[in-house]
Amino acid sequence: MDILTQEFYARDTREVARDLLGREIVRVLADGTALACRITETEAYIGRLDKACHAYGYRHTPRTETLFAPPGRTYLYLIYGMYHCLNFVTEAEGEPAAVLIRGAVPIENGDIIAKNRFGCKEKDMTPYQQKNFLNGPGKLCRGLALTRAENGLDLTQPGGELYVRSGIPSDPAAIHTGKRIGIDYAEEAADFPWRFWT
DNA sequence: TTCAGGATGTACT
DNA sequence: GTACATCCTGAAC
Repeated sequence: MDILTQEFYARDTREVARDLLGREIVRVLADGTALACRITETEAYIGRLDKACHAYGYRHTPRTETLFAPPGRTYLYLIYGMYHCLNFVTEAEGEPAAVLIRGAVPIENGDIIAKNRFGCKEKDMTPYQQKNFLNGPGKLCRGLALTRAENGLDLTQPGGELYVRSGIPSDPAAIHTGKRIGIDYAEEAADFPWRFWT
């Protein structure tokens, strides 16, 4: 299965966000075990013009440095003191932009993902847990064991600890579009229809 | 089924 | 000191 290349990420962030739906995140643990899930929900953040982006107006801070990195890197940060958010850096190096991965469904080693999330096997999850498995950025990172330690990783490196397979891109006709979540403070940017899901 | 509130720590003002 | 690209719990309905 092909790994998405740097060219895939080096496009308009909204285009990348749409194109990531249906693709497969592969998380390789230290012991070699590969966890995998299919992307179902994304959001675009573009520092050039987006008040909701941490690097709005090309603002450099220690946290946002990786947003300026070459496309195809991870941007992982801690939010609300206890959760992490996984993003993929997009556009040209020096353009701070990224796609937030908001949701996914497990496709490989679901038992280990379930253990990370709930401390049980996938088949022992309650219906409520099944419905709330990886349907949020913090939940996804918990399930895939991703933290700030994985910030700045190169996603295009074969044999790396994190990469994205081509998978089966979602049918454009099946993609929903809407406002992004949790950015009410961002004034006009709060209404940008930059959230995509299937 | 929905909703309010709290957890928790880092970045930035 | 304040805000934050969130999630879980428990209570009310």
